[in-house]
Amino acid sequence: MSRPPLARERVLDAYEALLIDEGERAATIDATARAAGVSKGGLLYHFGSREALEAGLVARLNELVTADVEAMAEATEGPVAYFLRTSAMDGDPLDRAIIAVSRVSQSGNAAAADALHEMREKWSTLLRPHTTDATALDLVMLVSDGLYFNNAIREGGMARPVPRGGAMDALIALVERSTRM
Amino acid sequence: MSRPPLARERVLDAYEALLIDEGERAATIDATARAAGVSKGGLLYHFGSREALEAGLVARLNELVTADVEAMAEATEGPVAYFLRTSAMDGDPLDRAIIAVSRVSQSGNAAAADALHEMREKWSTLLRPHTTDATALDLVMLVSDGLYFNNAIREGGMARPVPRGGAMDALIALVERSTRM
DNA sequence: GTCTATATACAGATAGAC
DNA sequence: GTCTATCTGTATATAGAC
Repeated sequence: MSRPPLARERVLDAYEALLIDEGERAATIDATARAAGVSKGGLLYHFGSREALEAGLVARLNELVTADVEAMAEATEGPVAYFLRTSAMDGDPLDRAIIAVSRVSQSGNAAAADALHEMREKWSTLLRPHTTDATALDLVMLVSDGLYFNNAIREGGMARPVPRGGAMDALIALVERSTRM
Repeated sequence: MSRPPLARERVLDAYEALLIDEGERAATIDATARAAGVSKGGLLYHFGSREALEAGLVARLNELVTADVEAMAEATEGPVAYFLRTSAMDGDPLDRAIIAVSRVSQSGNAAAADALHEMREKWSTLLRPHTTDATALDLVMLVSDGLYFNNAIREGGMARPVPRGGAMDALIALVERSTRM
C-alpha cells in the first residue's frame, strides 16, 4: 500500500496496454520499456524478469478485484445489475487488468489462471444469494464472460457486438427477470 | 476440396494444439514442426511463413463454420438449443479452430479477427428469427461467447466452471424460456 | 517432399558505468 | 534508479542436398 514508485506503475501500464492492443507476442520486455519511456535495463531494475512483470500484473488485478467485490456488495441497483454493467466497461482499470491477465494466462502462467479463477469464485459467492438457483447463476456468469470475451477479441476500428446504453439496460432487465430472487 | 496432403493437415493440427494448450508465444514454427513430426524445412515447404500457417488455420475455421451453420439450420431441437449445446463441446474440431483462431487474432492478424466476426454474423442471422427481440438475441450470443471464453481460459487439470450434462440442459431451458419466439 | 545447414534478427537477461 | 554494452539463446526464413 505504501505507494509504489511512479516508473514501476508506468511500466505496468505499458505492459498491460501492449498485451491488450497487440497480444502476448508483441508485449516483449523491449517493447514494454520503449512504450513506458525507459530503457530495458531501467525496466529490469523494477521487474527482474518477464515473469516478475507478469506477477506484477496479477498483483494489480487482485487489488482491483478486492475493491470491485466491495463495490458490488454495496451497489444500489443490486449486485447482479452492477456485475453485468461493469462487465463491459471499456477502458476501466479492472476490465483492462482482466483482459491483460487472461492473455498472460494463455501462455501457461498458473498464477494468472488461478487469479482469474479466484476472481470468478468471489463473484459467484457474492451473486449466488441473489439468483434463484444454480442455473440462473450460470446464466449471469456466462453473460458476463461473454461480455469480457467480446471486449477481448475486438478489432481496432471495428464496431463491437457488445450491447451499449439502452441495449445494455434491456439485457440487464431480461437477465434479472430470468434469474433474480 | 481435392483432399490436401496428409502432412499439411498434421502440421495444422499440431499448430492448433499448441495455440490452444500453450498459447501463441509457444506456438513457434520450430515447436509446431517438432509436434507434427517434421523438420522446420519440411513444414516451411507446406506453409512458407508463419503468416501462411495462420492463414491455413483461418481457412480451416471458415470451412467448419459453413458446415456448422448448415447443421444448425437443420437441427431437430432447434437452432438456439443446438447453438448453445455445441458452444461448449470440448475437443470438437470447430471449437478448437475457434479458440486457436481467437488466439491468432490477438496478435493483430486482421484476417483472423474478420473470420471470427463473420462467423458471429452468420450465427446471429440464423438465430434472429428464433428469438423474440434484439435483447434476447444478445443474451443467446453472449451466453455462447461465455461458454467459449471459459473453454479458452481453462487450466490444465482444473475443473471447468462450464455447465455440463444436466446443468447444460437446464441452462438451455432457461435461455429458451427467456428468449424463444 | 523432406531434410540439414546457415543467415539474420530479436528476445531475455547480466554487468557495470553514471 | 536509470543507462549502455554485451552475452546467450531462440525465432523466422533461405539455400541447397537428397
